[in-house]
Amino acid sequence: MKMTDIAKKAGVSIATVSRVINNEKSVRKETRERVLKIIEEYEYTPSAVGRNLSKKETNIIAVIVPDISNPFFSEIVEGITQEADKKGLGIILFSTNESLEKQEKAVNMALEQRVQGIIISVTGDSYEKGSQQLNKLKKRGVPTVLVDRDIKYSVLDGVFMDNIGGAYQGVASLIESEHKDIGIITGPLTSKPGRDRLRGYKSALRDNNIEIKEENIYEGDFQMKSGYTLGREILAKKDRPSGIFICNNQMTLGFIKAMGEAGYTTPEDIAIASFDKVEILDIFGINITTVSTKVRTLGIKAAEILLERIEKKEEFLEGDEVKRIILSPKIEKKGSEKFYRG
Amino acid sequence: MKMTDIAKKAGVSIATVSRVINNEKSVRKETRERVLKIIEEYEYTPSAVGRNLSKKETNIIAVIVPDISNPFFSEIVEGITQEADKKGLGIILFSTNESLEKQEKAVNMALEQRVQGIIISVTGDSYEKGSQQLNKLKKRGVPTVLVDRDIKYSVLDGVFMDNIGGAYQGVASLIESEHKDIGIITGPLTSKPGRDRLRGYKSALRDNNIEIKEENIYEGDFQMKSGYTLGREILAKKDRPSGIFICNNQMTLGFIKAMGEAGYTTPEDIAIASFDKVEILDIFGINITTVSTKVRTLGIKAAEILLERIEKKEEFLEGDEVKRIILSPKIEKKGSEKFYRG
DNA sequence: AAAATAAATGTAAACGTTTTCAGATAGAGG
DNA sequence: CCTCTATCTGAAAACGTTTACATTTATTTT
Repeated sequence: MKMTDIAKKAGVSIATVSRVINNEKSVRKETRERVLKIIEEYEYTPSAVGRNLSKKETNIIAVIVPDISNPFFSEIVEGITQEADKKGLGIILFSTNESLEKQEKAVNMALEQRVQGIIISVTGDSYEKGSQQLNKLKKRGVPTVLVDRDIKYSVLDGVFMDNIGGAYQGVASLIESEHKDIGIITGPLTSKPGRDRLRGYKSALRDNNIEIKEENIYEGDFQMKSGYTLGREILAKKDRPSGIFICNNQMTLGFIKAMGEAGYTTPEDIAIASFDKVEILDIFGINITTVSTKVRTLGIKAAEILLERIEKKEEFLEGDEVKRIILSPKIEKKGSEKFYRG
Repeated sequence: MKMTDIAKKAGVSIATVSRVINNEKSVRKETRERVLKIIEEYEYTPSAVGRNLSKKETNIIAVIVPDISNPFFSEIVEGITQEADKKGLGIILFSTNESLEKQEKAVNMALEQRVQGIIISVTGDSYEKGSQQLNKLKKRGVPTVLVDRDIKYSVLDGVFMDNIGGAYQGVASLIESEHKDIGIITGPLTSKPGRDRLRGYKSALRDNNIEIKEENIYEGDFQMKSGYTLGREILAKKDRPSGIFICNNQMTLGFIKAMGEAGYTTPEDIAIASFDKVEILDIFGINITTVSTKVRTLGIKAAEILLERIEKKEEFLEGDEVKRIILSPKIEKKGSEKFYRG
């Protein structure tokens, strides 16, 4: 059932049917009703693909994330859908499984689909390797917004967390509690957030004239297990630091497990501050001081930027301004940063 | 840049360009290379919307879930993307926020987009109210697969968990451990899984000649808080049941919190079996006996069914067979079901 | 070297809409 | 009753592909 059929049955031209469907005022009440009745009767649904071709716009945006089953990203995606919904935009989703190859395919598919714009949280490898393809999108005139993960020499809009600042705040809270010997469990130092959080740690120490000791830096991988393993290692040392900053929630959980097994508690045996919320621990009355951003906001802001770019397409095409939003994590002190020993 | 332009530059007809793009053998090596060079040079990307219109197929499927930020659904979606990827199908995603209205819009949008098929986990209200629209999809010739949540009088394919059987197994494990007085914290009884899990509980008791006592049935809402609140209530009673079956992971966490606060442990003070895994508790050495399915499998199976339907479209249109897969949850005994008191 | 066959390419219609422009109809004013 | 607007409607081109069919070119066959 297509427009021509409806037109025939209603005894009008397809132009009129089109007008009825698009709610144009310029159609007489009676004809409109006649047409609507036929549409109803035959349960006709207009074809977006015909429309897209004709109007040269799809009202679809692409969302590309490394792993949709990771709550961090699904939360971002939810934020994006909320905003997209308001404007009646559809979302075509790609989950790249952290594979650069899949990501490149996804971008191509998005381009083929002639999406109005792209929101992408790039795979780990993309910082260098993926940046070229992505930066090209700007030249191509496809509005693109990066989320959470950046690329090298980016000319693209983006929404990020202030990893440096967040870590800084977390470490600073330990320092304020009189800690002088503070360790860190980092993320993988091959990743930007991993490096940046370490930078924040170092700055905080430096700004407070505390010596940065290499042996206080433990490289983890953002997985729970590494938090556990490193936790055991650290806790076993007699000269362990009095406080530790752990760079994400999963590793903090691992650390807590190691602590529990060793019969230690925080902050009595070791003070902790962590990146990301770890609310689940609340179940056991363990309250960890954390620095975190509302993840959904990342998605919402990214969508806002993208939608504005889409609306003001001309400006986007001509302008060379880059919009970058850095969300500042907020610290929530829960007492785990306090100094107890000494 | 469109095909005509490429054709002109390469000095061939658009038919030839099309053939090159679609890798048809019937084109001379030299012309192919010439065309490819131009494509390369101008970074031409063919338009899927043109192609879709011409071929009358979009290679896109719609995935509709109540809340993509819920890990349960994002895990399902990941399963679907994995399978869709294999066949080169794209996914257009809708997150309906449990709103029937949004869901209906989503279905309509999907139809307008002329998706090849739909995978949907319906909103809570859909069991009755949404079933009509959804069942119509079959008549419309749009392959549709339900996931996890069913609708009334469904004529659609679907993949579900055996909620009754799962609950039965969980309760049975308590019975095997000699419990005679077993409580249950249910989900909302307005939802099918909520009701079904309660049914499983009742069957298990009945089959073992244990009286079903109304006061042992506590209605929760699948949220952590209700597990906590009901937990406090239950634990405060002196004549509380010796074992309890809790109908999902969130409520179990809440229950554990209540337990912890009251200074109780499991299974010493009360035995527990739970629907869904609650691995996180492992951090504290708490191991809960659970019944669960691999959630991703729900998505994978749903995608498999859908893809087969799409491949064998004629059979689908003519046949009246309905494919329904019921995944049996497996029990993992961890000791929390043991009988200690008495 | 011509005829027959195979391979490569081109022409044009079709897919389902939107939209410009022109034409028709209706109501208003004289 | 005629003319003039204002309102409604229709014809046809355009959007970017695919594909059946026709045509051209290359390769065999004799």
